[in-house]
Amino acid sequence: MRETEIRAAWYGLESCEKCAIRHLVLFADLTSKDFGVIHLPIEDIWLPPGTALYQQDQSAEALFTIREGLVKLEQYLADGNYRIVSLLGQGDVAGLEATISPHYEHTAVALVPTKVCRLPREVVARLTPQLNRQLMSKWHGMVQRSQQCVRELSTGSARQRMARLLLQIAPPSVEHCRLFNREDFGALLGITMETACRVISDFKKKALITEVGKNIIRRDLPALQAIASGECPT
Amino acid sequence: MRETEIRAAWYGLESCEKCAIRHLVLFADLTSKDFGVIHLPIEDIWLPPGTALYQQDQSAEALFTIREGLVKLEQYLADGNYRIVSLLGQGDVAGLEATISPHYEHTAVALVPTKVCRLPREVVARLTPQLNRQLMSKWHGMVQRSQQCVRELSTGSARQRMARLLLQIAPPSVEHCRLFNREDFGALLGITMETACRVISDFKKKALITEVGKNIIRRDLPALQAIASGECPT
DNA sequence: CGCCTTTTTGAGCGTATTCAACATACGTGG
DNA sequence: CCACGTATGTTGAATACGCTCAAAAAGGCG
Repeated sequence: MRETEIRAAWYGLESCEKCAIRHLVLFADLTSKDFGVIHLPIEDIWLPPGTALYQQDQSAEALFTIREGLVKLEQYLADGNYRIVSLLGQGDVAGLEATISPHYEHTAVALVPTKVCRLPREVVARLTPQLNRQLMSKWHGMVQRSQQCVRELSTGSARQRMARLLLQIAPPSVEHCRLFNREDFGALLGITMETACRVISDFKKKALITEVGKNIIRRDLPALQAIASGECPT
Repeated sequence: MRETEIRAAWYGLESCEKCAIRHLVLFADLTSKDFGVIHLPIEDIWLPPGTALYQQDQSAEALFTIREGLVKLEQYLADGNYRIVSLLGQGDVAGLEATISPHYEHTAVALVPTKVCRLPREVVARLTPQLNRQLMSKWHGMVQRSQQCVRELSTGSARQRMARLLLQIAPPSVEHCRLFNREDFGALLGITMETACRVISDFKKKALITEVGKNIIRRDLPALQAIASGECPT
C-alpha cells in the first residue's frame, strides 16, 4: 500500500571500517582483520519516507543497521488496525529477530529519509561469537526502546505524549526536524489522527514548535519538556 | 514502600537437570556435563505477592528465571508516578540486563505468589558462550513481551485492555486465576485504579468473570475474547 | 473493637473520539 | 500548464469515555 520503490544507492562492499557511526553499529567490537571474513556484500541504502525495509511474517534474511533517520516497527492488531510498537534511530538495528527467528515480526518502515546498512544474516552467523556481546547489547537496546514506548508514548495526556515524542524524534542538538504523517503520530501515541493533528496545530499556535518548511519544525525544547513532564496549565 | 520481606524457601544447590520447566529456562541447551561447571549455588525461592526481586538502579548481581507466577517490571516516571512496562511469566527471565549492564533497569515485583530461580551473574558468565543462543532468545522474548504491552495493554478502550490482560494472566487451560491489586491493574493498562475497578466490577456483573474466592476468578474466555477484539456492543 | 489500607461507588468535569465537512497537497492526463 | 481526482491534513460539533475528587464500604491486623 505505502510501497514506494527503493531508490537505493548501492555502494557494494561497504567499508564499515571507516563508518562514521562505527562506535554505534554492530561491528563496533570487531578488529580490522575480522573484516576479512566478511565475503558477502553489505549494502548501503538510502530510503525515502514510507519505504518498507521488510514486512511482517516475511522470511528474515537480513538485519538493518540504521545509520541515519527514523524507522517505525508496526504490528497488525486482530481488528485490522495496527500499532507502532517501536521507534528506531541512529545506531539501532532493525530486524534483529533474524538472528533467532525465521520470519520478521514487524513491518519496518522509514518515517523520514533514512540511511540503512543491510547485513545478510549469514554475515552475522559467520562472525558469531565475536559479535555476540554487541548483538546482545543491541537486544538490550531494543527492549529499552519498546519500554520507552510504553513509558513515554503511551502514558499521560495526548499533549504530554506528543511533547515527549517531539523531544525524541531528534537529539536536542538538532535544530530542524522533520515531522511524519498524522496517522503515524496517532499509531505511535495510541491516539487518533485527528487528536494528533489538533495537538500539533495547538503546539504551533503556542509556538512550542515553529514551522520552518514543509513538515520541518524548530522545537522550543524547554517548553516541550515542561509539557512532557506535566508541569503545565493547559 | 511495598517492601514485604522475602520469605524465601532455600533449596541450596538446585538440580536444574530435573526442573519441570527445563525446556523453558535458560539452561535448556546445556548438556548434563555442563552442570558440573556450575559451582555457585542457584537458589530456588518462593515469593509472596508484593515482594521485590530487585530494585531499579540497584547493582545487578543475578538473573531470575520465573518458574511459576507473574512478575511486573516497573519504571518510575519523571513526575514520581510509575508505569508497569512489562509482565513476565513462566519461563521468562527477570533482570536479563545483568548480563549487559551494571544496574537493574526496573523494579521487579511479584504480582501473585511466584517461584523464581536465582542465578548469580557469574554462573552465566562461566557458561558463556554455550548459553549464548538461549540468552539471545530470552532477550528476544523480552522484546516481544514489552511490545505486547504496547499492542495489547496500551491500545483500545479500558474494557478491551482489561479483557486482554485477563486473557494474559494465565494460559487458557488454567481455570481459576488470581487477580492482583487495582493499582497494578491501572499501571499496567495506563488507566486509573478507579477505572480498573469499575471495569472489573462491570465484568463481574456481566459474568465475564466469576469470583470463586478472594481475588480468585474463573474467566469466560470466549466472551473476554469478544471484548478484547472489540466485537462487542458495550 | 477500632484503625488503617484497599476497594468500590458516585457525580461532575475535561479530554479524546467519532463522524462529518472542508482544505490542501500531489500526481496524472488532458 | 491547468484541471481534475485522490490522498492527506485540518477543523467543528456532539458524544462518550475516562479522570478527578470525594465519600462510603469492605477487608486485614493489632
